[in-house]
Amino acid sequence: MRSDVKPDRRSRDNARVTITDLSQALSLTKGTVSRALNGYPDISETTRIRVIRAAQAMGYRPLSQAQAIKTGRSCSLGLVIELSEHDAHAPFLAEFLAGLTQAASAEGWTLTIATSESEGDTLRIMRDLILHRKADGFILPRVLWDDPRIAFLDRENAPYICYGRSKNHAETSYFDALSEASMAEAVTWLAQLGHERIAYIGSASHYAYSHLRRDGYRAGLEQEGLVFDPALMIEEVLDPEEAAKATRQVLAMARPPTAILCATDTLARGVYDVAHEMGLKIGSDLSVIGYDGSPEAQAMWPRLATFAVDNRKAGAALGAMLMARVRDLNAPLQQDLIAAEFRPGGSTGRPDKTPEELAHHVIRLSVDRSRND
Amino acid sequence: MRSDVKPDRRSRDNARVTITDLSQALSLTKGTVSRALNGYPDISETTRIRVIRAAQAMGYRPLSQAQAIKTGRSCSLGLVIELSEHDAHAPFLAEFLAGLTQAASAEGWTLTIATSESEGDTLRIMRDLILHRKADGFILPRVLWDDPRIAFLDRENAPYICYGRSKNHAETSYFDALSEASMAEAVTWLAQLGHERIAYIGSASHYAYSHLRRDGYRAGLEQEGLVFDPALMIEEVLDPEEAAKATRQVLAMARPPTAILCATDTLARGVYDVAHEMGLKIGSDLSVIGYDGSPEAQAMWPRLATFAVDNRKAGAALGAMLMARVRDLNAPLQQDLIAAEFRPGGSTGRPDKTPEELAHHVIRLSVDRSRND
DNA sequence: CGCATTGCCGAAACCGGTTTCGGAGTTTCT
DNA sequence: AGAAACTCCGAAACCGGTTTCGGCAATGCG
Repeated sequence: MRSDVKPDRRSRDNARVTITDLSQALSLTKGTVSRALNGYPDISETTRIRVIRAAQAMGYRPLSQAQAIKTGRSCSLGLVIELSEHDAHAPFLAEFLAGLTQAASAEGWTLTIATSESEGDTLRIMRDLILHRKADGFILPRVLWDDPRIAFLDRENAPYICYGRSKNHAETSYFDALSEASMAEAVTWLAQLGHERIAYIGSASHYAYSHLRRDGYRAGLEQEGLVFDPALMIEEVLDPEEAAKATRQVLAMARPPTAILCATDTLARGVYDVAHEMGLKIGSDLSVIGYDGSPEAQAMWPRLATFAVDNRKAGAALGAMLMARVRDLNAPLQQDLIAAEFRPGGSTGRPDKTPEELAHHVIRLSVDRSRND
Repeated sequence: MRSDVKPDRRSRDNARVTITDLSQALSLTKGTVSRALNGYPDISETTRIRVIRAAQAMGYRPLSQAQAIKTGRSCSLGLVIELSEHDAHAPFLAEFLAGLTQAASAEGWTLTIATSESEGDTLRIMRDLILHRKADGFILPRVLWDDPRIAFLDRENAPYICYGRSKNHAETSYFDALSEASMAEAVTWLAQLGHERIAYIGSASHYAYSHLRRDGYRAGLEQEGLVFDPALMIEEVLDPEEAAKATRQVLAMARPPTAILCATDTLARGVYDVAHEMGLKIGSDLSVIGYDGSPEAQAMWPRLATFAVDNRKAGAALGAMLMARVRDLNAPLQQDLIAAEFRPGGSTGRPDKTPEELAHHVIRLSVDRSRND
């Protein structure tokens, strides 16, 4: 009876093939096998091929943890999500993660995720992740115009890739959507429908994209030969409530805008709220365009016209860029841009009133409502 | 000139304190230090305290990668997201991750995330993550009624916690929202407003929660003394489009429902679409209630009444449960339930028509519209 | 008081890899 | 032909931990 050879152990331990298994099968030392696989020059080409063949045949893949303690690299990408603005992350997070993990796992890497409560927290966490080799580098989502993470990681000499273009984007590796072009495109779309007064509701200026989108709006106006009215541009708008306030403000003008362009879909919600509250019909009385292509846009009625960013592709690109950067921190910077796709919706249409008529309409509706109270 | 002692290295290497540093400072061997910290019984209490004190003072924290190669544990939680249904994940993902990572990092653990394209893919990936010690156990989101992941992980003898109650939930550790209670609560809410015919649009029955919510709907009817009409219950509805179809179907009845209860907010979108298309006013002609508390619900007009699940809390609980389970796979099962919070919205109100009147109204509206064409 | 326990720690092997060093065998050059 | 230079691989140290084993000193017991 020799059947009691720990059959329980076998099922799990036998599964992984280690470098020692491989070296024994090849009658080489594990040092040689390691060098062969890692491209050291002091291994003959014939041996190298023999080793690689056997490694594939036996299904050998080094344990990244074991590698990490000597090399310092754990083959994992870091992503720290700042919760204070999680709302801003929610819509695109799933697709984004999909892209990232797809790129990572294609090369046997993994994604390590952490969340933080504040800016300082984020830096602490990133340092900790690097120190404990839970991450070799970082993807920086929602890049700020003047982002402390960039300065920090530069100082720490850690690899990173920005999702977005910061103030100094020329000196960083980044991936970004051409949102300025989208904003200009939106203006063109509205102008061709016949809109002449187009308002812009922009988000907090510490976000890098705010600058770009605002500039895109202005570029679009110029391109279409429309005059820029500073009163129609409201920035530093953080959430739907503030967007609603901004909407009321521009609709109270003597010559209100017949269309409102929003830096994000979330802000557009505020515009819708005011329209519903006032009784304005979106798509005829007032046209609206957002940006992000979020699920929210799908839930609004009429459908919000918006620009859909392929966040999965963005994640995949960022992951690949970061891995390259981890492998060689001195490689030339990588910078890539992608265009967002316009997704029309019922929220835009020909203006059925001039600005002056719209102003009267707004007043009449407000009188009606106060009479009902 | 002794200044060339690699000052660059120091800045990074000095940062981590290893067990060797600690043992030298204490004049002990690293073996002793390790046993002291890991609670071996052959260490005197005085030494143990001395070691723990010094470890804290020097800020020592073991490198989990180094531990992993010997112990097989990497102190990381695994989460595999199935992309084929990423839509279902998107809304609550950010909050959920927040809770998970918060629980994890509180104990120095991390979260490893992967995505998969299919069911078989998921199993492969989980095996791989365990084999390569990227994850010590798994959180299973969106548990299915008969979930292959459970059978698989049982077979692999790997720790896991379910988010949701499967068919055999009595034999698993789980965390879940009491969505059946919420559905009953929704029926009560509607019944007290005066609704007597309440339809139910349910999701795919392979999801564990579908069964619970449907049962909750029926329990609610019974509790309120309302008759159950099978024609008012439509299940296996996957997306807003199908929900729209279901809505048209029930509204075409001779005695249509004056309220529709949806298993998810996303399905409620389909109801809204049909209402808008037909010209029905939500909140008076037709009341709607959803479930999930997603951002979509906030974007609808009037606001969708829904049940908000605290996904952050869920994530935190699941993380803690999984860590406990990894530490001791033989510990008793942990099972916990949480109540979702009802979030009223303008989508419900007293029915201003009887079912018969509503049927006539629907017909009249449809005639009007066809006349306009 | 002597002997068997017990408590407590050091020494060393080990985990699965990487990297340095040195030397045996071949080739090249004079 | 002999020295120098290469090629290529084995041996062994190393990374930062964990775990087994063995032994010394202090204790318990008769």
